[in-house]
Amino acid sequence: MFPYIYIMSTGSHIHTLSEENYLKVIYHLGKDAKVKISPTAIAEALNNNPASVVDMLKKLVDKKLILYEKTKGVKLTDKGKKSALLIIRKHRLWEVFLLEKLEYSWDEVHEIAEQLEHIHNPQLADRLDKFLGFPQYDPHGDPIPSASGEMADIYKTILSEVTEGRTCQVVGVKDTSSSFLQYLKKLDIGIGTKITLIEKIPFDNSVIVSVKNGPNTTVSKLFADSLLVHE
Amino acid sequence: MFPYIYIMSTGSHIHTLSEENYLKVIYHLGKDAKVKISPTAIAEALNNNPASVVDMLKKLVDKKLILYEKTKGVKLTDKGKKSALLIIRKHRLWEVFLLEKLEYSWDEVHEIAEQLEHIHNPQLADRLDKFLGFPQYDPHGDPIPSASGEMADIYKTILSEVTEGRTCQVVGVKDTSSSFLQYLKKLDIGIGTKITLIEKIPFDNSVIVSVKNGPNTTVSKLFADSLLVHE
DNA sequence: GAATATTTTTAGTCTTGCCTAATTTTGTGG
DNA sequence: CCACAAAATTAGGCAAGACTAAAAATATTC
Repeated sequence: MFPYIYIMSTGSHIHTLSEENYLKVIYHLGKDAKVKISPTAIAEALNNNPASVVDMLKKLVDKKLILYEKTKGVKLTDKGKKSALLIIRKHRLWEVFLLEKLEYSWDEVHEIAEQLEHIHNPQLADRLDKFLGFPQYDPHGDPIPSASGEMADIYKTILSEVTEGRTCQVVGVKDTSSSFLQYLKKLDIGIGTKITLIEKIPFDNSVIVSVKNGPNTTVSKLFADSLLVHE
Repeated sequence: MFPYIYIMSTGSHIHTLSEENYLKVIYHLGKDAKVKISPTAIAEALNNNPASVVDMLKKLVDKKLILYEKTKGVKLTDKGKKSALLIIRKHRLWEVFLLEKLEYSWDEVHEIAEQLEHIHNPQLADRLDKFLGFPQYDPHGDPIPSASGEMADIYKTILSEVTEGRTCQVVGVKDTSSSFLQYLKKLDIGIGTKITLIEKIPFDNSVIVSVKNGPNTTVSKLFADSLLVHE
């Protein structure tokens, strides 16, 4: 753990807001598949124009944040990847902060975190991380990259996919409607809650579960499809 | 207190980062004195060019955030003042957050708060305020504007100016050297700490005080000059 | 109140990051 | 491999917000 301050500092050069958004999008496009990352794909993700993207790709190549070959598409350099992961780290940590400390709801945090992720300070992410108790996942169940830029390759699934008899941990929700969130509150389910899948009922695909090793409860398929967990 | 949500919403139109910085600077220049706020003064405060300022003043006039007459200088409209105060409110609340929750030191918080003050979300300031326990002052001893845009007109002074026999409350520091901050820690003095001024020694202007009604301690004039308090 | 100094304003540029339209390159199907 | 479709690129522009240099307006001083 101790070398991370040095590692962070190499990756903490300041980029413009726009550059940061490109890096983030390129990172996300890159892990999704081994599909070529093209200017068009980036333009779609950023809701802008391929011509604008080509402009920016040149800048990012100059700054050695990406590699770009027409035939192979875009690829982050180590430097670019580090920057992208730091932004994602900050985004997810701020989401946890907004949810847990400021009592925002799961569907409100993303938009604010989109702004907060661009705050620059060498120690900010690590201090926030510590303050929040080193959370592993954000409210959407996505893993938070470590200070050194490692990200758990979590096998995230939905409750209805869990094997009978196994215990899983809630990492997020797919549905952020207030009716769902209220139901969760009623069942005393939050992030990190341990749920054991007792039995699946073939008739209507409802699921019998035990929350926090408590008494058995039956929930609907819709419910079990909306809860993100990992085993 | 209850009407503040309505009041806030009228003032929460989104301005550009640059506009927000102009509003803030104009506000600060305006309360300092009844001196005319000129393009030159604003340019100095923003470290930019009077010509640039004139450009921006036109925009701010168009948006009804300021009034501007060559002879009388710049003045914030009610709308502009409300926006400025919300920015200052956010700035000071974030400073408290950074100091108290993320354990930044008193001299580090300003720069980060300069970025955080521009995060836009209708409920953010109020939620942060609540989370922090409705602090009255930021770490520099400046009052935090209320949700409705009221700002206490605090009579801030230094410890050495306090009358003998009176009790005051620490609101900030003038010196942020680590030696001073460490000394404060040793004396168990932080923001909000109550200090009673027992006696002033004419010989060297040192001061006998009681911290939190504890035993008397003597501190130097330098120390008493560096501690911001209000009575 | 004229002369001078200062301040304000105008005019014209620059950079960033976006746009549209046109062109070139690449890829695909027959 | 030719024709056509799709994607990438170039060229030329625009808006925001800064700049410099020069002109106009205002203040100050004798």
